[in-house]
Amino acid sequence: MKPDEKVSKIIEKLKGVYPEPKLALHYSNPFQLLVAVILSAQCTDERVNQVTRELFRKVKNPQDLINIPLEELEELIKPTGYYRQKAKNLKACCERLAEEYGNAIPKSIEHLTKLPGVGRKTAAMVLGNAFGVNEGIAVDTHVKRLSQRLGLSTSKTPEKIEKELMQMVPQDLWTWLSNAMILHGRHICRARNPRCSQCPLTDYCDYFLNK
DNA sequence: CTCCCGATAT
DNA sequence: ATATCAGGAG
Repeated sequence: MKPDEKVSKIIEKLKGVYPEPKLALHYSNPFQLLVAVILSAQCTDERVNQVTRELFRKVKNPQDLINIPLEELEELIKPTGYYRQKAKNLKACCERLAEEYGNAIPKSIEHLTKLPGVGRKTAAMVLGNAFGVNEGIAVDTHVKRLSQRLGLSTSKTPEKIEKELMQMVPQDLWTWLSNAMILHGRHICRARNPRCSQCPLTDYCDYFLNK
């Protein structure tokens, strides 16, 4: 099967299962989404939600977060791991949002990735889900694993995988694809014990076909 | 490439 | 008990 034919089939199948995939993260505005995604680095979304449930009662905008003492912030986010780094990044990030963006969230990957603690994955995810802007594809561990198992990419770095996916997939589907692949990776194409028997993509999956 | 960290699956 | 999960910065 030709590569673009394969991509079309995969998209078609995923659309059947995940017509409107949304993030598992809880948030009520773009700022909270940014905070939640920063906290989600190397951490499950469920755990982030446990933490933000408390955190977002106190923090609704960058200024709120700046006003929380560093030690208190560290304690609040501790269960998400890397809590010292994340607390420091979050503080610095909010100071920049306050100083340079009038407490708003910038709407481009360019600007977002310059914020402390924000890489391509976080930027693409915030942009796509808070503003509906398809400027990149959030390649997290799930998107990476699915891309490799399906044989959509042979690259190892998220940056290269993102570029390859961006070539293959229509731009208006970038955010949708990322969200769908993340859901599929969590529930079906899991890192350990993937549920191939429940997967609609096995006909197009190198991993399944070669095992 | 290494460091940053807690929680859960095995 | 220990391997595995899960991104960004220096």
